[in-house]
Amino acid sequence: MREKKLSRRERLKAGYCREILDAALELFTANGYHNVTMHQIAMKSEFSIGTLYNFFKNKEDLYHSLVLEKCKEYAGMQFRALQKDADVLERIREFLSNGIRFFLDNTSLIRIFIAETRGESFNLRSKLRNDARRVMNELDEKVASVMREGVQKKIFRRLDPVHLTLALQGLSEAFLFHWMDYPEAFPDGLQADMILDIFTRGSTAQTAAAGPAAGRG
Amino acid sequence: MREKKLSRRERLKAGYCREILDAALELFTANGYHNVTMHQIAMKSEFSIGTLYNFFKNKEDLYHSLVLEKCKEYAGMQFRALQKDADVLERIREFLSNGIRFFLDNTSLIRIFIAETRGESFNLRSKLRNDARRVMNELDEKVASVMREGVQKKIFRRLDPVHLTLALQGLSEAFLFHWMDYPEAFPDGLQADMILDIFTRGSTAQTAAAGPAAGRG
Amino acid sequence: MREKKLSRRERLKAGYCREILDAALELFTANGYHNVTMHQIAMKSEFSIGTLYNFFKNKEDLYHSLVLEKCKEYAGMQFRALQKDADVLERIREFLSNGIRFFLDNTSLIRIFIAETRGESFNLRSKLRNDARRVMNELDEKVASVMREGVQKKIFRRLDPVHLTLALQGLSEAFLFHWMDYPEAFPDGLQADMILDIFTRGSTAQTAAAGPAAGRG
Amino acid sequence: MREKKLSRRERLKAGYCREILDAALELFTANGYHNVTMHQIAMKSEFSIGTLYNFFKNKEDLYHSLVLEKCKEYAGMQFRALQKDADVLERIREFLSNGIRFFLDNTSLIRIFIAETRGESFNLRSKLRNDARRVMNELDEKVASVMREGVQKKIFRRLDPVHLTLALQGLSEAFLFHWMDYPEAFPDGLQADMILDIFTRGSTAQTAAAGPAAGRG
DNA sequence: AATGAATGAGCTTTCATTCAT
DNA sequence: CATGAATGAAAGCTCATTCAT
Repeated sequence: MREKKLSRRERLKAGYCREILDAALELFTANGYHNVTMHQIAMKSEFSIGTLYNFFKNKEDLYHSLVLEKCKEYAGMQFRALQKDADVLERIREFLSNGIRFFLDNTSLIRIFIAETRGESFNLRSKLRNDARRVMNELDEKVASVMREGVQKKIFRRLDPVHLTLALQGLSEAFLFHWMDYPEAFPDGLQADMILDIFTRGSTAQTAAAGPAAGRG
Repeated sequence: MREKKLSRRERLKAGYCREILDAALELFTANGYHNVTMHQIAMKSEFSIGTLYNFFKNKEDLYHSLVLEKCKEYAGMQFRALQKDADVLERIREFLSNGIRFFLDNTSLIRIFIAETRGESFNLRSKLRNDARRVMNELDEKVASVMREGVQKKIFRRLDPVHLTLALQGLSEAFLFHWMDYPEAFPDGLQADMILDIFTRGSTAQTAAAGPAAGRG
Repeated sequence: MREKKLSRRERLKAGYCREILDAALELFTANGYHNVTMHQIAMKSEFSIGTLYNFFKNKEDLYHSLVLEKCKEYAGMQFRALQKDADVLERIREFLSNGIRFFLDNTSLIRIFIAETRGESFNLRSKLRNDARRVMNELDEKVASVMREGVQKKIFRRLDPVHLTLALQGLSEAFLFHWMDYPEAFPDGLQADMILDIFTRGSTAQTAAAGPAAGRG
Repeated sequence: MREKKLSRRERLKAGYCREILDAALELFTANGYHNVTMHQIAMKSEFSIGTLYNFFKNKEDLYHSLVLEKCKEYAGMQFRALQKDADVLERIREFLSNGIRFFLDNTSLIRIFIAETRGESFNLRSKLRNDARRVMNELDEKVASVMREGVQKKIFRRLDPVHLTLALQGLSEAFLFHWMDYPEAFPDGLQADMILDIFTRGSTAQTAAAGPAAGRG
C-alpha cells in the first residue's frame, strides 16, 4: 500500500512535470530562453512558481530537462530506425523522414536544438548541456556506424564515416531551415529523397549521368 | 586644413567605433547577446557607458551593427570570389576556402551568424536583423546564380540551384562546426576539398567509381 | 474560514498599499514627482522596490493612484456637503470649511492638486490623469449646480454658474496658498467666512452700491 | 575703443542670451522643466552645450533666469499700470487687462508662474526662486497699496488690503486657467470686466438688485 | 506539499556637466 | 572663447529565487 501510494504520487509528479515541460516548451520555442520568465511558465502550466522550483532546481535546469527530454525522444526514435533490419539506404531514408516529421511536429523545436548545439550560449551552459550532448553524440556515433557499414558494403564511397555523418546532418539542417523559412519553396513538402538524393549522388552532372544506380527504383 | 581636421575627427570616431565593436564582438561571441552587459562592453573597450550610447542607439543597435558589419565583410569577400573569371568549380572551391579562412580568423563568429540565421531570437529582432539578412540573402542569390550557371554548363546535375546552394551551405556549416568542436578530427586542418568532394560527388560508391571526373587533379 | 483567510490577506495587502501610498505622498508633496525616486519610496515605506512594482505598474501609476485616491476623498467629502439639506449659503460655507480643513490635514497636498490641474506636466500625463480630472470635474459640476440653484433662488446674482464656481475656487485657492506661505497673516487661522464674505459681497464699499463706479459708460 | 569693443561684446552677449532664453522658454512651456534637456535647448538655440554653460551656471540657473526675466517683464508692466494717474478702479481694470493680454501673448507661460509659486518643487528651488519671488512680492505689495488706497477712498470695503489682493489674484487665475482649458466657454474672449465685476460686487443678489448697472449690455 | 508575495541585485538607458581641443 | 565628445552617477524597472504561510 505504501508502495502503491508512492507510485501514485510519482505518477502524479511525473504528470505535473509533463505539464510544466509542455508549457515551457511552447514558450521557449516561441520566444527563446531569455524572453520567457518563470512567471509565464507558472501561468501557462497553471502551477505556482514555487512548485516549478520543487520540480526543477532553477530556470536553467528546467530548460535543460526540456532539451534533454526532447533529445532523448529524438535520439531514441532515430536509434530504432537505424537499428532496423533493413538495408543501409533504407535506414538512412527513414532517418531523414523521421527527422523531417519530428521537426514538423515540433515546429521550431529545431531552433532550440540549434541554439544548443551551435548557438550563442554554447559555452555557458556547457556543463548542463552535457547530458543532452552525450545523447546526441551517441546518436551521431550510431549514424557513423551505419555509414561505416555502408562503406564496407561498398554502398558509400570510401570516406571517413564521420564525414559522411556530418554531410548527412548538414544537408538535413540546411533543407529543414530553408523549408521553415520559405515553405513555399517546397510545394509538395520537404521529402527525404530530396536530401538523400544529394547526399548519395552529390551535385555533379557527369556522375549523375553515369549513375541512375543510387535511384531507389 | 579644415577638411583635414574633420577627416581626422572622423577617423578618430571611426577608430573609436572600431574599438567598441571589437570589444563587443569578443564578448558577444564568447557569451552571447543576453549574457553581455553594456557595462562589460564599456569596461573592455575602455570607454564610458555614455560613449557607447553616443555611438549606438542602444544595445541592440550595437549588436546589430556588429552583425551587419561582419556580414558585409563576409558577403563582400564571397561576392568577389564568385564573380571571378574562373570556372564554376574553381569559384566554388574559393568560396569554400574563404568561408573556412574567415571563420578560422574570426573564431566563433560563426556562432553569431548561426544565432542570427537560425537562433532562438529569430522572431524577435527580425526587424532589426533585416539589413544583415538582406546582405546574406543577396549572397545566397549570387551563389544560386553560380549554381545555375553550373547546371547550364552541365557541370552540375539538373537540380534546383537553390537546393544546390542549400546543400553547399549545409555541408560547410556541418564541417565547420565539427572542426570547431573537435579540431583533432582534422589533423591537417579543414580543407575546402573535403566539402567540395562530397558536394560534387555525394557519398555513393558506384557513382564515385564512375566519376573521377570531378577530381581536381 | 477560507473566506476569512482571504479577507485577511486582502486587508494585509490593502494595508501594505496604504503604507506605500502614505510614504509616497509624504515624499511627493515634499519634493515633487520628479525629485522622488522609487528607491526613496521603497526605503521610506520599508518595502523593497520589487514590492512597489507588485502593487503599482510603474512610478507614474503609483503617483496617479495617490492623486486619484486623494481626489476621491476630497470630492466625496465635498459632494456630501453640497448635497445636504441646508440652504445654499450654508452648503457653500461648509464646502469652504471642508476645503480648508482638508488641506490643513493634508498640508501641501494642495500643491499636488495644483500641479495636476495647473502644473507643468499638464500635457504629458494627461491621459493618466483623466480619472482624477473626471472626479474633480464632476465635483465642479456639482458646485455649479448649487450655484445655479443660488441664482434661481435669487441668492446670487444672475451670473453664469460656472463663473461663480470659478470665483469660489479662485478665492479659496488664493487664500489657502497665502495662508500656507504666510500663516502669520491669519492669526486666528483661515476662516471660511473670510472667503465667503468676499465671494458673496465682493470688495466694493457701500458706496459701490451707489455705483457709478463699475459702470464704464 | 576698448570700451566700445567691450560694449559691443556685451551687446552681443546679451543677444546670445536672448536667443538661448527664447529657445528655452518655448521648450519649457511646452514640456515642463524636467522634460527638457540641455541638449534640446542647445539645438533649438543653435548654440553648443558648452556655450549654454558659459552663460548659465547650470540648468536650474538657466531656468531661473528665464523665470526671473519674465517676472520682471510682467511686474514692470503691472507696476506702471498701477502707478498711473488714474482712479483706483481704472488702474485695477488695466491691471487685469494687462494680465490677460500677457498670458495670451505668452500662452502657457502662466503654467510656469504657477509651477513656481504654487507648484511641486516649491521648496527645492526656493533659494533660486527667491529673486523672482521677491519681484512678485513687490508687485503684490504695490497691488495691496492700491487696494489700501481704494479702502481709504471708500471705494472698497474696509477689508485687509492683502485679502483684497489675494481675491483679485485668485479670481484672475481661476478665470485664466478656465479660459485656457475651455476657450469655448468665453466666446468673446476673456474680458477684464468679467473678473472685475465679481471682484467688486461679489455674487450676492441684493447688491445686484441695487445695481443692474454693471451689466454690460 | 503547494503557494505566491517579497526580495534586491543587476540590467539598460538618460542627461547634466566637464574639459581638451 | 566656443565646442561637443566623453563622462558616469543615478534613474526606472525586471525577474530568478526564496521562504513564511
